[in-house]
Parts: sequence; structure tokens; C-alpha cells
Amino acid sequence: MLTADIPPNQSIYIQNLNEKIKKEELKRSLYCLFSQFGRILDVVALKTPKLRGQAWVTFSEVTAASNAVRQMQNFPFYDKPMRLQYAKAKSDCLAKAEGTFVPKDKKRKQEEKVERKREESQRPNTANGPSANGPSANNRVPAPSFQPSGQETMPPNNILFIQNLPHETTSMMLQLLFEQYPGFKEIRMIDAKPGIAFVEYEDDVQASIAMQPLQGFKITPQNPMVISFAKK
DNA sequence: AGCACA
Repeated sequence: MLTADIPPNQSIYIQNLNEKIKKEELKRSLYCLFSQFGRILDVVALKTPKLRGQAWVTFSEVTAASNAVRQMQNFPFYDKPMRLQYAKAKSDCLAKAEGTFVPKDKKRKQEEKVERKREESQRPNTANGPSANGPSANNRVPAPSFQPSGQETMPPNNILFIQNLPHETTSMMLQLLFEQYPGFKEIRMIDAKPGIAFVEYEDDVQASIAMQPLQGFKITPQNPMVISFAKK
């Protein structure tokens, strides 16, 4: 039998990631790549010896995780095919949302807690346990530690759509910005439509990677650029 | 290969 008898859940476990990619960039790129499947609540990646090359992405819906696991299996990401499974354990962001989060160490403590519940249930509820301010009181999930930046409405594409440019922007100016990122091919502007541009990369991942750092870049103080994926 | 939340 193979390694995948983990029940479907909202978090996916990714391995065989390129270990050369810096943690923050990796998280941003994973966010870009997986937001096509649904709302992402958190992305976790660590570079410790035991955990590098792996990441966890938590979605707001199990169905999003399921689609991601199926459709992105072996997707070539930074030149390495991703391996996807459901995560084994519940992510902290979900536990926090439920009010069942236990800050530190040991799942043992959680197990003990379950046993203690029986004893405690004999005396009246003291109304300040986790359940007192549980899901209904606070089901807000903390924002991810990076900027989602608004491209999640459109599926990834190798072409970026740039808006809110000052009308005097030239394609040379844009090229200087966008050619810094690998896979850059060309800028396309339309004389009849000032303020927008299309930037083509070799593939979706490279376009996603360029999008993040340049999102909101100001050519003039009044013109933070708005970058999204172009429509197919 | 490696299932965590620095």
C-alpha cells in the first residue's frame, strides 16, 4: 500500500520543493500558485534541516485542497515536480479559528486534556475554557504574513496585466522593472489604451514570481501599479 | 526522505 491513507482535510502537505528558494519567496509563490483553487488561510514553510523542501498550504475549504492535490500533482515548480498529499495534522491557523489551539509542545498534553475533560465535566463549567470564546466568539483567521495582493481572482497565466500606470509610461520603463525577473519575454502596450500594459513571461510560475515584488510599485507617487494575471 | 506552525 502506498503512502496516502490520510483523510481529506483543508491542509495540503507539499514536498520535493526546491530548497534553494528563500522561505519568503517560496511562500509567496506557493500562495500565487495555489490561490487558483480557493481562499488560502495560511502557508507554512520552514528551512530547518528536517523541514526544508516542504510546505503546508491551508485552504478555507476541503474541496479546494482536494482539487489542488489532484491537479497540481507533479507540477514543475522551480524545476522540481511537486509531491502533494493531505496534511496529517490540523494546522495551527485552523485550531486558532476554532479556539482549540494549544500554544506549545506535546500532542500528549492535548491527549491528557481529552482525558481530563471527563473528570472536569463532573463539576460545573467555569465558563472561561477555550469553548467559552470558541468558534462563535472568534472565528476570525489571522491574515497570512505576506501580502495576498489581489491576483487571486484570475487563474495564473504567463501574461501579467498591469493597470493604473501613469499615461506617460513607456514600454522601456516597464521593461527595466520586469526584466529583472527570470523568464521575461516582452512588454506590450496599446497606444489607444494608456495606463495599462501586458507583460509576458515564459510560464505561469515566473509571471507569479515577478508579480509579487512589483505589486504596487509606484512609477509616480499617485500610481501604484495593479498587477493581475491576464485573462486567458 | 523528511508532517509544522520561530
